[in-house]
Amino acid sequence: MNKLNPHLSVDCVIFGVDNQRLRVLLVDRDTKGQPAETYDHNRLKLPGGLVFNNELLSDAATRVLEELSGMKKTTLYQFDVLDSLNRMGNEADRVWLEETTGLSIERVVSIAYYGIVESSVINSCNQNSHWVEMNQTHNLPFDHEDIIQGALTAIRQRFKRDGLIFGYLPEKFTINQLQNLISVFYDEEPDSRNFRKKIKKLDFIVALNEKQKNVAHKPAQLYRFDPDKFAQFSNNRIIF
Amino acid sequence: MNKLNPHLSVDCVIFGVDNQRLRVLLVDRDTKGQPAETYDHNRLKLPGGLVFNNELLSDAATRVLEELSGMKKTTLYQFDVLDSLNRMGNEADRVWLEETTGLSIERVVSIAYYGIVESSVINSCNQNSHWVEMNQTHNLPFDHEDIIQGALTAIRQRFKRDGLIFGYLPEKFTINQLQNLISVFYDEEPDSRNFRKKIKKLDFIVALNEKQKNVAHKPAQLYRFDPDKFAQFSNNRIIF
DNA sequence: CCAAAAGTGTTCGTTCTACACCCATGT
DNA sequence: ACATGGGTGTAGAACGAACACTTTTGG
Repeated sequence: MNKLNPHLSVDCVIFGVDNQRLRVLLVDRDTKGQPAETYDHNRLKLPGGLVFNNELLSDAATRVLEELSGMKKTTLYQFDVLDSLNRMGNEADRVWLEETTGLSIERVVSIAYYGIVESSVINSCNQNSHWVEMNQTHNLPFDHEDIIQGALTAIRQRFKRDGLIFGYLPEKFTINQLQNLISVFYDEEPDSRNFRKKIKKLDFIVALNEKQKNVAHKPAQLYRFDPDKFAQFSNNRIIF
Repeated sequence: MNKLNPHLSVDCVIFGVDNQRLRVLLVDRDTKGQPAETYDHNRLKLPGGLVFNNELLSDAATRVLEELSGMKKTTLYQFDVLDSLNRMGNEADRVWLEETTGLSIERVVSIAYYGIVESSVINSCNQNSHWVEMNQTHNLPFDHEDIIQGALTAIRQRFKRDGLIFGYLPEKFTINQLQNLISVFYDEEPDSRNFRKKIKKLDFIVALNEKQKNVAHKPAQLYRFDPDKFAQFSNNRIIF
């Protein structure tokens, strides 16, 4: 029972923002100790792998992500099922999978997850992890480039609506941090006066008795996200 | 290669509206010729089954749906992945699956699809098909009751937004038919004056040079849905 | 002439958009 | 004193909600 199922895999698309750019986590295909400098993109892939027969898919995604990147406890959201018959269209990809798993691979259906991480996490991953700027993810194996595009589409539909956006921000954030994050994911640049008015009406964004410190400009008010109040909020509205 | 995969299945939740009630298609578990009068709900299940190794999941869903209900060419939308470890928690369900497939069943991950059909389709299904009113679907095998609830949630999120609602209406429809359909799926009763005003502003709902005939009241203007204009419509807005 | 559904307008409050300047801090 | 980002108000347009009666047809 506790065997890898050669028909089921998971893939994870992890987004992070660094230097105002949207980035995606890729991992090295071979984890056998080349120095990081020799990595090239042909060796990079999405973190993913086969599922154990007695394992939930979401658990498999979390496990595989940690095994490959060192990232722990990441919240993941299922967004797609990849079942094309020529996912293994590139023979080299199939052979690689057979060699690394020791299994005979015919068809693999993959369940795709996305997640978002805070910028602090980006720097605490292991050396196999590479944060590649969105649209710079070329030459990936299998259908990984399609999966990334699908994840971005899915996230654009759910990021605001599901409150997922607050998972990326630090506990205490400024209104501008929130607004910048939206800009990165949606290529929008909302008017800051109108944006602030909207935010003030949302009772799940709570002002703290605290301001920024040591900044070379007027220090900004800090806020926190209240998930309970958010849950009560009349749902399925597009918020920002 | 062309074998049933004992780990992968599809399930279909097909909605139809009949007599102003929202109904779900269930099929008889054993298709071996009992007269319809002796059917009871313990024998009913969602149309679904295992997937061939060389078959796309959506093709499998369409095939299985036709095999079990006689319904053809139904457009289906993937909305969930069922991977709980105790989906076969009821031993009788597992045994039934093993007997009908002749395969040894350990774990089955099921991909769930929904679809909506016009009322005309409801009456053209074969005798295994039963249109059961929503919330009257008791004692279903596996996790089929959960799947139905999930489908309703998914459809409420996508029905309006994705224009899917027009797939249910006849080619030429009246504004009241549209409004009734919304009522059935959402338990809403929008004000007809306001509703009409909204509709008139939507250029993807096109008035025809045609009215109802042979109705015992003022005949209503007929409209059609223009998918191309809908696609251009500024997206991800909640419309009605 | 009756039953049944179709169709129509106005008012009021809310929300959205566009737009420009002063404020608090560190260097 | 200056550079940097933080923070504010108002007017006009668009939108949403509430509300009741007349019209056209078939029977």
